[in-house]
Amino acid sequence: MISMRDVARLAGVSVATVSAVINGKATVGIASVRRVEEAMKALDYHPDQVARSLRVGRTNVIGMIVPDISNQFFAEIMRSVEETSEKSGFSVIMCDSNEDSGREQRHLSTLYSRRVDGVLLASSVSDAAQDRLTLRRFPIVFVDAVPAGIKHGAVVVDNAEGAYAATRYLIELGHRRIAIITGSLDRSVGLDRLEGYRKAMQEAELVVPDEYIRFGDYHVESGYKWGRELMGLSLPPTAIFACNNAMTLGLLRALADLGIRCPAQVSVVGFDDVDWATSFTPRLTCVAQPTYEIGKLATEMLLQKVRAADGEATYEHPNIILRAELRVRESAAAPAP
Amino acid sequence: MISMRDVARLAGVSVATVSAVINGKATVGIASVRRVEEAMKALDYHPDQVARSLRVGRTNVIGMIVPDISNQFFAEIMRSVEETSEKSGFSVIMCDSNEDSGREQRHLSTLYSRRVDGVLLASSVSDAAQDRLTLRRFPIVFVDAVPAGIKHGAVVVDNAEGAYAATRYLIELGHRRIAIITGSLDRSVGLDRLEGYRKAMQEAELVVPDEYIRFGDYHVESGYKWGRELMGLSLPPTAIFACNNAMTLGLLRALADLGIRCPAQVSVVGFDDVDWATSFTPRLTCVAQPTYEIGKLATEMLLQKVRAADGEATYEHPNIILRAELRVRESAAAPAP
DNA sequence: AGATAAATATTAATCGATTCAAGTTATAGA
DNA sequence: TCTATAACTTGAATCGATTAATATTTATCT
Repeated sequence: MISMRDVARLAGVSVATVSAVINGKATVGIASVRRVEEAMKALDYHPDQVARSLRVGRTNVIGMIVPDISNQFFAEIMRSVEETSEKSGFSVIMCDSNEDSGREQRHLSTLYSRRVDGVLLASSVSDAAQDRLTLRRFPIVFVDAVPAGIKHGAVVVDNAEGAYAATRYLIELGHRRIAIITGSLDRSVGLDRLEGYRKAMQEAELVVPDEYIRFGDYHVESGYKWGRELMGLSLPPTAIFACNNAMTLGLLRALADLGIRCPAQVSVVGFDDVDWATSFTPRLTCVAQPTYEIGKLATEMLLQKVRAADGEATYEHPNIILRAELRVRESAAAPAP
Repeated sequence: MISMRDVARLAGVSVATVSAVINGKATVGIASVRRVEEAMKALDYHPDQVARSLRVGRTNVIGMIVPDISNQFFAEIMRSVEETSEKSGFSVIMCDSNEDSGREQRHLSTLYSRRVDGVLLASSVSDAAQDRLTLRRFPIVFVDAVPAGIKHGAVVVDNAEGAYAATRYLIELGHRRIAIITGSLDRSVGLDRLEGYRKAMQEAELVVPDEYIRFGDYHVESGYKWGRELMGLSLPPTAIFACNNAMTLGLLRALADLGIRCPAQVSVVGFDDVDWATSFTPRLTCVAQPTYEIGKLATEMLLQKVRAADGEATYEHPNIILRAELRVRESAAAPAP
């Protein structure tokens, strides 16, 4: 392994000089700079970031924990996080919590041992994220889901507003019997979406029978199961709002299996836009979250926190709340008369 | 920052003893072990992996470079890689090359500076991956795409066989005019799939007009564009084979836009299975790659290489070639008479 | 020329672990 | 009781960088 020592020897200077050259310190003479640079090239020297990290107490690595890497919503956020980080010279360690608080906890622990400079925590399952101990370890920015009571350091979407817009849209189309397949209600995301739906229904003075509210878990299967059950009711809904991409998929599969046509027989609005949404027949009407922005802003907020942590000034950035946008396509239409 | 020193002081032993306890060395007295463990707990001590890495010359981190994190195929592989790595105590730094050889090169370079123990390289764009210099830096396992001539250290799918099976299936259904939308031909993946198609066509003694072979680039748009063009031919194909998930999506979108029904008017077979495949109408017939296995086996191969690199024994694992499986569903049917 | 300031360069300590050689204490056997 | 051996412990070097303090050379001014 080529080290600074080797470069210094070849260039005929001290390691301190080599270090100064690498870090662009202005105090090095032009001649030395050139000789060091030549030596580095000749030896194909690449500074050891591990050693550097140990010394300066910063790794330039952040961690990101998501509940499911293979869900397109999170994959898109990750992409944007990676891109933004890379621009600032940060690498990112990706962790999949599989929605398991034990795994999440373990990941947080190893990330800490690895001395990452910060963590992006998407859809935190555990309250452990609010654990004072964990919070003291490193800067954390919450993404997608905010633990209750957190007013700073989170980037989220206005889920209530998005769900409200979707439901409102269905109501305006003339629907009265509108069902919802919710996400897990142990986190803000699921709760807020349900709330938005409720608000829209209430405003329109539509009563919601209990059986129109189905408690899903963000997985395809629950969308499928509740989709079948909803359509099997004696008085089935004329429209269904599914609270994430996977459950929408399940719901559509259920409709296909049942031979129920959409939107002719039942309207569907999903949450999350996805690549297949416009290839589907009918093209899917949905509430789109700005994944690119979420990832970018969350990363920028985190890096800002990281820099602040260095300078002792612990500025707490207030939550960023982005708008979710209703994308009207063809899976929702006026109900059959 | 709590360090070993602090633990040692509190436990009333030397740092060497603390280190021995942490690493489970048998030479430590039972009494010391207990006192050290108590001290660690009391101080909430977490060993600094950065320091450890510097000393032992291993980071227990691997890098993974994929062309597009948000493509479900790669996302699923990543999921499996992350899971397998975590089980062995490795973390993974995710990099998106965006199919840009410059970015890939830069990622390889920073991964090297970070002294990762190995790299999983999916769909390498550059030949730089074969660069002797790069190969000497760290163990590399190629995933999905093998650079020409590489006989060791790769985990791939038998793309030719998969494409052959798909084409053969269409032929057996009675199709004669079968078109293909290929992937980029600068890598083995695209080439092999085209080859499999050609072989099946040849065996069936079907001549393939030039305009039935469309050169795509794995993106939705090219699937869409070539889909439209193919169906606009004076003698359009009765079946189309699309060489990855994104292009299949584009193709299906094109068909929907053109009002062409599938499989009644044209049959479609895609490469890669995806979550939406069974929610579509018609459910998509496709060639499925075992993403979970790919990720798992590639990671295991890499970790084996890493361990070997430690012990100087540089055992080269021969390429693993997995089978792609044709999943017959409903998007392909016998051609209209 | 001599003094002072400015520009460069170097030495050595440090970050937090691991590890080897060497030291200390306990145990067993004669 | 004394010695040989086993069982524990520890001091100090080391990994490869950064950096403050210090030293050296060069330039500037009177």
